[in-house]
Amino acid sequence: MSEVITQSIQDYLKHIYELNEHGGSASTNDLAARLNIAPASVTGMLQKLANSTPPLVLYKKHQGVTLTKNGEKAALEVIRHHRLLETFLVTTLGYSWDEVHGEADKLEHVISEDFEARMAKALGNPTRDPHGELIPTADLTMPADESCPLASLRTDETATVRRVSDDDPALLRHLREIGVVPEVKITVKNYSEFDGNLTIRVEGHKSNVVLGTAVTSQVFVDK
Amino acid sequence: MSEVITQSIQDYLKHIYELNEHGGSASTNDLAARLNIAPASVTGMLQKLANSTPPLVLYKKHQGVTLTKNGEKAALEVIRHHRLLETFLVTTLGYSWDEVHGEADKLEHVISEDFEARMAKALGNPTRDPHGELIPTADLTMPADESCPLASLRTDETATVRRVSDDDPALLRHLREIGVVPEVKITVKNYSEFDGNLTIRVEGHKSNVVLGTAVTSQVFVDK
DNA sequence: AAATATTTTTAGGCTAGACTAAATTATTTT
DNA sequence: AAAATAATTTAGTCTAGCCTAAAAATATTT
Repeated sequence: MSEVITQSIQDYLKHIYELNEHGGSASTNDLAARLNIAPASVTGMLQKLANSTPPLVLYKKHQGVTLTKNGEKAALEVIRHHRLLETFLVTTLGYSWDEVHGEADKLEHVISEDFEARMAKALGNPTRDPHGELIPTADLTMPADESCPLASLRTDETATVRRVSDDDPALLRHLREIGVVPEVKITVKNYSEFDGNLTIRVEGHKSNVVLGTAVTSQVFVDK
Repeated sequence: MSEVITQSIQDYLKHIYELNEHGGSASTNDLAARLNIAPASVTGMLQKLANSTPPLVLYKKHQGVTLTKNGEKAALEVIRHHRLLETFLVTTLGYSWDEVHGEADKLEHVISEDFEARMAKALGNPTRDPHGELIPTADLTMPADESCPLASLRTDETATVRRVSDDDPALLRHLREIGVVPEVKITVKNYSEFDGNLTIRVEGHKSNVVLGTAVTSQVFVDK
């Protein structure tokens, strides 16, 4: 009864999951943009996913899409693969954190459950990937994430960097250079009302850096 | 001008290469059997590959198929991926030699050239995979193979095991158990005219083993 | 050499997953 | 609230890669 979850379906589910994390339901257009697929094609796939047995998404015309429990499990499986792979590539093959994303995007659909288990074991069952993003557990639940955007901090607040968005390799290289990486402590020295810029002191670095919201909205911290 | 080499085309080329190694040109039927695809579908694909620019195969109706230089390069690329992956899985993730084949079959189509290069480096540029099969070089040439089937040896001949066929996991487990693995020395104690059985002494093992041609034709040695 | 069997090819079809163009629905502005 | 704009869906196509059934070519047996 249960239909095959193809690579392309896995991609849809993964991106729906990520869009659902932020706002409520994912819009056809946002999904299309992320997947690099025409909106009309996305509509077609969403109809298919909603009508499959069991349904993988909840979809009402013109009202966006969310995952069902089944869809969420499938999404978390892919995300677990992805984040374990990123960790594995960094520790085993010497990739740097800005190079792993594309490779993991391809491998995540292909590795077996055995491969997944062996990686997890070899890495000591890590809970976060190299960007600090939480890795879903083996039983496919996503640990709670307490962190908030660096952009939400104000003058004199201190926090620990937890994770950074891995979308943009150039941003990742920049963050590495200025030392803004997971588990590092930072202090906000100044907040600018006008442009939202934050002046930051990074633990172990002598000079402060000024970061715009394009950066501070992509870095997440625990106070 | 040059068309995309899909996963499925890679599989065709890889199997054509392997069939070409033995007899001359590969037959539609043999290819179909290896690929688990209907013969009619194979014909269609061969026509496509022969008419692509550049052509990847030489194909004349009813006369089987061989690879062009371009086709051979593409095949060797896939085979290099496969064999490096098998080696990598064994040394890095503790797979045993009978478990790696399926996983490598999926990954071989997906890894980047960067991934290939990193594996090769991490493994010290190996020349053979865990089954002793030769790994094509980085510039895509296949090293010469001097080995001959164990089945061709006769009483009192001594040889070194070079490689074993990796098609059958059960056979691999059996060979490992009796110690018939690459680089081990063996001596033929007896040859039976009637059934082709060979009685073998394996270096470091006290008792002899008797092997039928189903086994000895899959093991390759250097005299 | 004819008859039979095997292999291969042709012809026509199907599905997944994409596309474009046009139609519809929702949202925003005036 | 009408008009304009934006987002979404429908309708109709396309391609890759497979399938089956039937026809044709080749190989083998008698």
